[in-house]
Amino acid sequence: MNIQFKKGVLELCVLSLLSRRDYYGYELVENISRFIEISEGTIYPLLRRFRSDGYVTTYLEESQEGPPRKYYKLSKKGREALDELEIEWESFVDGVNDLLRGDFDDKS
Amino acid sequence: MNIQFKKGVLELCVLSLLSRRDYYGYELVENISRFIEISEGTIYPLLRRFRSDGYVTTYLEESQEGPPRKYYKLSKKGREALDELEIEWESFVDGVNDLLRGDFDDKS
DNA sequence: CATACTACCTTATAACGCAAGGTACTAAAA
DNA sequence: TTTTAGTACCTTGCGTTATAAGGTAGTATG
Repeated sequence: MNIQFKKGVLELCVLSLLSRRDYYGYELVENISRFIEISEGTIYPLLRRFRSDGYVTTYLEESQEGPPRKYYKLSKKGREALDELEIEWESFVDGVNDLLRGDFDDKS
Repeated sequence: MNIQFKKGVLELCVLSLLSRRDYYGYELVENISRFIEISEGTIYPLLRRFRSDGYVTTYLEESQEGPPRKYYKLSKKGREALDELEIEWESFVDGVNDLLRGDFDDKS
Protein backbone atom coordinates (compact mmCIF):
# COMPACT_ATOMS: atom_id res chain seq x y z
CA MET A 1 0.00 0.00 0.00
CA ASN A 2 1.13 3.50 -0.80
CA ILE A 3 2.19 5.01 2.51
CA GLN A 4 1.59 8.54 1.29
CA PHE A 5 -2.09 7.99 0.68
CA LYS A 6 -2.59 7.57 4.40
CA LYS A 7 -1.30 10.99 5.39
CA GLY A 8 -4.08 12.82 7.11
CA VAL A 9 -6.59 10.06 6.47
CA LEU A 10 -5.70 8.07 9.54
CA GLU A 11 -6.84 11.01 11.63
CA LEU A 12 -10.19 10.78 9.95
CA CYS A 13 -10.38 7.02 10.48
CA VAL A 14 -9.54 7.19 14.16
CA LEU A 15 -11.99 10.02 14.83
CA SER A 16 -14.68 8.14 12.95
CA LEU A 17 -14.24 4.99 15.03
CA LEU A 18 -14.19 7.01 18.24
CA SER A 19 -17.47 8.64 17.24
CA ARG A 20 -19.16 5.28 17.64
CA ARG A 21 -17.68 4.15 20.94
CA ASP A 22 -14.59 4.45 23.12
CA TYR A 23 -11.54 2.50 21.99
CA TYR A 24 -8.12 1.83 23.42
CA GLY A 25 -5.08 2.31 21.20
CA TYR A 26 -4.20 -1.27 20.49
CA GLU A 27 -7.80 -1.96 19.58
CA LEU A 28 -7.80 0.94 17.11
CA VAL A 29 -4.79 -0.53 15.36
CA GLU A 30 -6.50 -3.92 15.10
CA ASN A 31 -9.72 -2.48 13.70
CA ILE A 32 -8.22 -0.02 11.25
CA SER A 33 -5.81 -2.70 10.02
CA ARG A 34 -8.73 -4.58 8.57
CA PHE A 35 -9.12 -1.82 6.02
CA ILE A 36 -5.79 -0.09 5.66
CA GLU A 37 -2.36 -1.04 6.94
CA ILE A 38 -1.36 0.79 10.07
CA SER A 39 1.31 0.26 12.71
CA GLU A 40 1.45 0.97 16.42
CA GLY A 41 4.23 3.47 15.92
CA THR A 42 1.72 5.57 14.05
CA ILE A 43 -1.27 5.40 16.31
CA TYR A 44 0.24 6.30 19.66
CA PRO A 45 1.79 9.60 18.58
CA LEU A 46 -1.44 10.43 16.79
CA LEU A 47 -3.50 9.76 19.91
CA ARG A 48 -1.16 11.87 21.99
CA ARG A 49 -1.65 14.67 19.48
CA PHE A 50 -5.41 14.28 19.71
CA ARG A 51 -5.27 14.54 23.45
CA SER A 52 -3.12 17.64 23.50
CA ASP A 53 -5.43 19.18 20.90
CA GLY A 54 -8.43 18.45 23.07
CA TYR A 55 -10.03 16.06 20.60
CA VAL A 56 -10.17 13.22 23.10
CA THR A 57 -10.09 12.52 26.80
CA THR A 58 -8.66 9.35 28.27
CA TYR A 59 -9.24 6.96 31.12
CA LEU A 60 -7.62 3.74 32.25
CA GLU A 61 -9.27 0.39 32.71
CA GLU A 62 -7.79 -2.84 33.95
CA SER A 63 -7.76 -5.87 31.73
CA GLN A 64 -7.96 -9.59 32.41
CA GLU A 65 -5.66 -10.33 29.51
CA GLY A 66 -2.73 -8.03 29.96
CA PRO A 67 -1.68 -4.56 31.06
CA PRO A 68 -4.28 -1.83 31.69
CA ARG A 69 -5.93 -0.28 28.67
CA LYS A 70 -6.01 3.42 27.99
CA TYR A 71 -9.37 4.28 26.51
CA TYR A 72 -9.96 7.30 24.30
CA LYS A 73 -13.24 9.19 24.32
CA LEU A 74 -14.17 11.71 21.63
CA SER A 75 -14.80 15.25 22.89
CA LYS A 76 -17.14 17.81 21.40
CA LYS A 77 -14.17 19.49 19.75
CA GLY A 78 -13.08 16.17 18.32
CA ARG A 79 -16.57 15.60 17.01
CA GLU A 80 -16.47 18.94 15.22
CA ALA A 81 -13.07 18.14 13.74
CA LEU A 82 -14.46 14.86 12.49
CA ASP A 83 -17.43 16.54 10.81
CA GLU A 84 -15.15 18.91 8.97
CA LEU A 85 -12.67 16.23 7.97
CA GLU A 86 -15.45 14.07 6.56
CA ILE A 87 -16.61 16.89 4.31
CA GLU A 88 -13.07 17.61 3.18
CA TRP A 89 -12.42 13.96 2.49
CA GLU A 90 -15.50 13.60 0.35
CA SER A 91 -14.83 16.65 -1.79
CA PHE A 92 -11.19 15.69 -2.11
CA VAL A 93 -12.01 12.21 -3.37
CA ASP A 94 -14.60 13.63 -5.76
CA GLY A 95 -12.04 16.08 -7.13
CA VAL A 96 -9.42 13.42 -7.67
CA ASN A 97 -11.87 11.03 -9.28
CA ASP A 98 -13.16 13.72 -11.64
CA LEU A 99 -9.61 14.44 -12.66
CA LEU A 100 -8.80 10.76 -13.16
CA ARG A 101 -11.87 10.28 -15.32
CA GLY A 102 -10.94 13.31 -17.39
CA ASP A 103 -14.19 15.09 -16.55
CA PHE A 104 -13.05 18.45 -17.79
CA ASP A 105 -12.87 20.45 -21.02
CA ASP A 106 -9.29 20.46 -21.98
CA LYS A 107 -8.45 23.69 -23.74
CA SER A 108 -5.55 22.03 -25.58
CA MET B 1 -7.99 21.80 1.97
CA ASN B 2 -6.15 19.28 4.05
CA ILE B 3 -2.58 19.27 2.78
CA GLN B 4 -1.98 15.76 4.00
CA PHE B 5 -4.67 14.25 1.82
CA LYS B 6 -2.64 15.18 -1.22
CA LYS B 7 0.42 13.17 -0.30
CA GLY B 8 1.02 10.64 -3.00
CA VAL B 9 -2.16 11.56 -4.83
CA LEU B 10 -0.60 14.35 -6.84
CA GLU B 11 1.67 11.78 -8.43
CA LEU B 12 -1.39 9.90 -9.54
CA CYS B 13 -3.04 13.05 -10.89
CA VAL B 14 -0.01 14.11 -12.88
CA LEU B 15 0.54 10.65 -14.35
CA SER B 16 -3.12 10.45 -15.25
CA LEU B 17 -3.08 13.74 -17.14
CA LEU B 18 0.14 12.76 -18.91
CA SER B 19 -1.48 9.51 -20.05
CA ARG B 20 -3.82 11.54 -22.23
CA ARG B 21 -1.35 13.95 -23.83
CA ASP B 22 1.94 15.76 -23.21
CA TYR B 23 1.83 18.70 -20.82
CA TYR B 24 4.30 21.30 -19.69
CA GLY B 25 4.69 21.96 -15.98
CA TYR B 26 2.86 25.23 -15.69
CA GLU B 27 -0.04 23.78 -17.60
CA LEU B 28 -0.24 20.83 -15.21
CA VAL B 29 -0.53 23.22 -12.28
CA GLU B 30 -3.34 25.10 -14.00
CA ASN B 31 -5.29 21.98 -14.84
CA ILE B 32 -4.91 20.18 -11.55
CA SER B 33 -5.77 23.37 -9.68
CA ARG B 34 -9.29 23.13 -11.00
CA PHE B 35 -9.83 20.08 -8.85
CA ILE B 36 -7.40 20.24 -5.97
CA GLU B 37 -5.18 23.05 -4.76
CA ILE B 38 -1.60 22.75 -5.88
CA SER B 39 1.33 25.14 -6.08
CA GLU B 40 4.25 25.40 -8.49
CA GLY B 41 6.70 24.60 -5.75
CA THR B 42 5.14 21.18 -5.62
CA ILE B 43 4.99 20.26 -9.27
CA TYR B 44 8.51 21.00 -10.39
CA PRO B 45 10.27 18.83 -7.81
CA LEU B 46 7.74 16.09 -8.54
CA LEU B 47 8.41 16.28 -12.28
CA ARG B 48 12.14 16.15 -11.69
CA ARG B 49 11.59 13.05 -9.59
CA PHE B 50 9.54 11.50 -12.38
CA ARG B 51 12.28 12.16 -14.86
CA SER B 52 15.01 10.67 -12.72
CA ASP B 53 12.78 7.65 -12.09
CA GLY B 54 12.29 7.20 -15.81
CA TYR B 55 8.55 7.83 -15.70
CA VAL B 56 8.72 10.67 -18.21
CA THR B 57 10.90 12.10 -20.94
CA THR B 58 11.08 15.80 -21.73
CA TYR B 59 11.50 18.09 -24.68
CA LEU B 60 11.52 21.85 -25.12
CA GLU B 61 9.27 23.89 -27.33
CA GLU B 62 9.28 27.61 -27.93
CA SER B 63 6.27 29.66 -27.01
CA GLN B 64 4.72 32.80 -28.48
CA GLU B 65 3.61 33.95 -25.04
CA GLY B 66 6.64 33.63 -22.84
CA PRO B 67 9.71 31.53 -22.15
CA PRO B 68 10.11 28.09 -23.75
CA ARG B 69 7.98 25.29 -22.38
CA LYS B 70 9.33 22.01 -21.11
CA TYR B 71 6.96 19.26 -22.13
CA TYR B 72 6.67 15.98 -20.28
CA LYS B 73 5.86 12.73 -22.06
CA LEU B 74 4.83 9.58 -20.22
CA SER B 75 7.13 6.59 -20.73
CA LYS B 76 6.15 2.93 -20.66
CA LYS B 77 7.49 2.70 -17.13
CA GLY B 78 5.42 5.72 -16.15
CA ARG B 79 2.38 4.14 -17.70
CA GLU B 80 2.90 1.01 -15.61
CA ALA B 81 3.32 3.09 -12.47
CA LEU B 82 0.07 4.85 -13.28
CA ASP B 83 -1.81 1.59 -13.69
CA GLU B 84 -0.63 0.37 -10.34
CA LEU B 85 -1.31 3.65 -8.57
CA GLU B 86 -4.85 3.72 -9.92
CA ILE B 87 -5.57 0.31 -8.49
CA GLU B 88 -4.05 1.25 -5.15
CA TRP B 89 -6.01 4.50 -5.05
CA GLU B 90 -9.29 2.75 -5.69
CA SER B 91 -8.83 0.09 -3.06
CA PHE B 92 -7.57 2.67 -0.61
CA VAL B 93 -10.63 4.88 -1.03
CA ASP B 94 -12.92 1.87 -0.78
CA GLY B 95 -11.21 0.80 2.44
CA VAL B 96 -11.51 4.21 4.02
CA ASN B 97 -15.11 4.61 2.97
CA ASP B 98 -16.04 1.20 4.35
CA LEU B 99 -14.44 2.14 7.63
CA LEU B 100 -16.20 5.51 7.72
CA ARG B 101 -19.53 3.88 7.09
CA GLY B 102 -18.88 1.35 9.81
CA ASP B 103 -19.17 -1.60 7.43
CA PHE B 104 -17.70 -4.11 9.81
CA ASP B 105 -18.72 -6.41 12.64
CA ASP B 106 -17.40 -4.82 15.71
CA LYS B 107 -16.47 -7.48 18.21
CA SER B 108 -17.00 -5.06 21.08
C1' DC C 1 10.22 51.60 -18.44
C1' DA C 2 7.02 49.62 -15.41
C1' DT C 3 3.66 46.23 -14.88
C1' DA C 4 1.58 41.80 -15.68
C1' DC C 5 1.52 37.38 -17.24
C1' DT C 6 3.80 33.26 -18.64
C1' DA C 7 7.08 29.73 -17.43
C1' DC C 8 10.92 27.85 -15.57
C1' DC C 9 13.45 26.78 -11.14
C1' DT C 10 15.49 26.16 -5.89
C1' DT C 11 15.80 26.15 -0.78
C1' DA C 12 14.23 25.54 3.87
C1' DT C 13 10.59 24.03 6.66
C1' DA C 14 6.79 21.31 8.59
C1' DA C 15 3.90 17.32 8.89
C1' DC C 16 3.25 12.60 9.25
C1' DG C 17 3.79 7.43 9.02
C1' DC C 18 6.86 3.77 10.20
C1' DA C 19 10.52 0.69 11.44
C1' DA C 20 12.72 -0.62 15.21
C1' DG C 21 13.28 -0.56 19.44
C1' DG C 22 11.72 -0.81 24.55
C1' DT C 23 8.67 -1.99 29.05
C1' DA C 24 5.42 -4.83 31.47
C1' DC C 25 1.46 -7.77 32.35
C1' DT C 26 -0.98 -12.55 31.83
C1' DA C 27 -1.21 -17.30 30.57
C1' DA C 28 0.18 -21.47 28.68
C1' DA C 29 3.80 -24.64 27.28
C1' DA C 30 8.28 -26.86 27.89
C1' DT D 1 10.24 -22.66 36.68
C1' DT D 2 11.77 -20.82 32.83
C1' DT D 3 10.35 -19.64 28.32
C1' DT D 4 7.36 -18.28 24.90
C1' DA D 5 3.41 -15.88 23.05
C1' DG D 6 0.02 -12.56 23.19
C1' DT D 7 -1.69 -8.17 24.87
C1' DA D 8 -0.87 -3.34 25.57
C1' DC D 9 1.54 0.62 26.36
C1' DC D 10 5.33 3.80 24.67
C1' DT D 11 9.59 6.59 22.17
C1' DT D 12 13.26 7.89 18.79
C1' DG D 13 15.09 8.76 14.34
C1' DC D 14 14.32 8.64 9.55
C1' DG D 15 12.34 9.30 4.98
C1' DT D 16 8.93 11.29 2.02
C1' DT D 17 6.29 14.97 0.29
C1' DA D 18 3.89 19.54 -0.18
C1' DT D 19 4.56 24.28 0.36
C1' DA D 20 5.88 28.99 1.09
C1' DA D 21 8.85 32.09 -0.43
C1' DG D 22 11.93 33.33 -3.13
C1' DG D 23 14.52 33.89 -7.81
C1' DT D 24 15.31 34.15 -13.25
C1' DA D 25 13.61 35.32 -17.92
C1' DG D 26 10.75 35.78 -21.74
C1' DT D 27 6.58 38.47 -24.08
C1' DA D 28 3.25 42.09 -24.33
C1' DT D 29 0.79 46.31 -22.84
C1' DG D 30 0.27 50.77 -20.88
